[in-house]
Amino acid sequence: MENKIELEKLRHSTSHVMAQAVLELFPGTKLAIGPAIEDGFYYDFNSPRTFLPEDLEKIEQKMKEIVKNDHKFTSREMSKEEAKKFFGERNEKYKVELLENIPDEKVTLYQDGDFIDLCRGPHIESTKQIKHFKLLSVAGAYWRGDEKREQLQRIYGTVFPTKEELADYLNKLEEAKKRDHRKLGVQLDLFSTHEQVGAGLVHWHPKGTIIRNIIENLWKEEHTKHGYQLVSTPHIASEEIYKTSGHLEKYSDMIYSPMDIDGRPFRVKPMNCPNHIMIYKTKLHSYRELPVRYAELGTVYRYEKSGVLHGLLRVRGFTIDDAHIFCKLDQLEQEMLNIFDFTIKFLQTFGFREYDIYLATKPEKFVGSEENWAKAIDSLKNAMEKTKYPYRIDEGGGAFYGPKVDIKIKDVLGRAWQCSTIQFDFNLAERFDITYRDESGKDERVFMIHRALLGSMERFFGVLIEHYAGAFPLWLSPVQVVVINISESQKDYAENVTVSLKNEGIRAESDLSNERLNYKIREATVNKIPYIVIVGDKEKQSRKVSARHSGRDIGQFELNEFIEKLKSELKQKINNT
RNA sequence: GCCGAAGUAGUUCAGUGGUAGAACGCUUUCUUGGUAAGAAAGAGGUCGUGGGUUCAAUUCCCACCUUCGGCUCCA
Repeated sequence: MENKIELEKLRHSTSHVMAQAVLELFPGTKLAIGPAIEDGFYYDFNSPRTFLPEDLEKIEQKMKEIVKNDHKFTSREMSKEEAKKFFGERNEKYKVELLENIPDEKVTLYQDGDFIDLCRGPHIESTKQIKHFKLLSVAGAYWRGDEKREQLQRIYGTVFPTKEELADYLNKLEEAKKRDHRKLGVQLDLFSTHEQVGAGLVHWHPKGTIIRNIIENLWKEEHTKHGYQLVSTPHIASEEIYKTSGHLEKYSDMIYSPMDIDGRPFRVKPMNCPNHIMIYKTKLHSYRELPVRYAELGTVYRYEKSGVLHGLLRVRGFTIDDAHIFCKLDQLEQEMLNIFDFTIKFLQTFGFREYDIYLATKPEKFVGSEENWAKAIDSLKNAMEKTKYPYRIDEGGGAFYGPKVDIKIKDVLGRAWQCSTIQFDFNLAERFDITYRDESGKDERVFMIHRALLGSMERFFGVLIEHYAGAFPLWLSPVQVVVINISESQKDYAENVTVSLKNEGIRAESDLSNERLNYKIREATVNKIPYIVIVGDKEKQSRKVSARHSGRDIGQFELNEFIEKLKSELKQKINNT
């Protein structure tokens, strides 16, 4: 813990030194704020200079000088009014605005060398302690995080107590870059987007589609086992339905413009819930039937601002692994528990074993009764307590229509990704007047849950690519085995082996190209194919195969023996589900 | 949407006010090679799109599209 505080002091002090360097290099620059953040620090500036990537090096050089000069960090207290005058004279309008929002009468200023900044501190003793730092990027950022206010220039950087830690961190960034799903998507021929089609609209290539289909098939199977009924609904709907749901009013920015069909406005669907509700409402439901669970891999289209689009993680057309559960209030807790277990089990299939779980409670603006909110939150909490998984409360972070539990999955690099979400909904049940008939023959309001295990196929695929760095486990690999002949005389045998593997349901390909063995092994390796089968004259004569796995020669096998090996590995994976 | 950067061959990139180049990939030929790149030849580009300046624009200017780093947003 002590270390953490020290680290934060170091980061924060480095941000001061950076600001100091920027002021020296680019006079006229105004200071905004410069906090320590996870993994480093930033400082926001309003500068006549538009910072270029090349400037970062200059700033780093200047920082090194300041560090060398061994300036002590000293603090002094002054009254708020004094401080306002001080910064006012220096034309530091952001500092003055900050001061106006500080309730205390006294404030502290920190100084190192000629540089003085409004700052709560604490700081390290001297700039000399800043040894291992690096400036990373320039970006725009709104003053006070408000998009209506002016945009500042933000410089991000990082700093560590030791050279090794800095090197480790920079390596981690490099590693993350190598795993970038956008890069691997091209390299491994998994997906693409096209300027001619439009931003955020994903094309899944054959190899990506193989993976998607494996996930979808498993998803459907598991949902059937877990008491869900699969449904399928249209991609466009009369605007009417989104008026009823309230989405048109609340989220009009997100929903694409109407198209005219027979003089009626239609919309491309932005969510699946209204359609599932339509199916629910086609008949009367007895309390005995509940919970009713409809699941659909439902493709939706939403207008996302151009600047937020990001590979597969933020797109405009995507398939939600959606389900809606219609139940009674007293079933909420059990349903929640079921969904949570199901989600975790499903995520574990893909090797995600660490989670950040958030339970989001009632926001300021909400629909539904206080009473129902309280009961629903109780059910969520009770269920979460029973799961024994640690979770955090996100106070006021719920949707306006209900509380929710979000599960962020952590990949091998420890990065968290929002995928799964379980949301209660007090809004739609009311608006669509969905009911069930209770024991006494009375119609009662249904409680509705939205949930997605993976979030969307697109986002989950993106996370999955980065998680595995494109080296998918055997059961997900688009190509599981590549069969390589050493020279032309084993072409026939290699083809036979490939066909035998294919007949056993193994995704095998042969590489019979006129290249050397080394070349073909390299090719298969960079394409991250799990098993490489090599057949030369020796294998052809003995009717065996040689195999490679994870970059190593794993010896010779009878063909049947090799097939059994693959099958048992696949079986094991699926049993882990 | 906002601030900034960028868009040249299938991919990764170099380059230029006088209509372009490398590497890998692809095709063909030679090579028949035993565990991460054998050799040669060839094909391949409306230099993101539209407009402007100019004798001449891929290069300069403007707009738009797309991508990237962030911000804001994310039912």
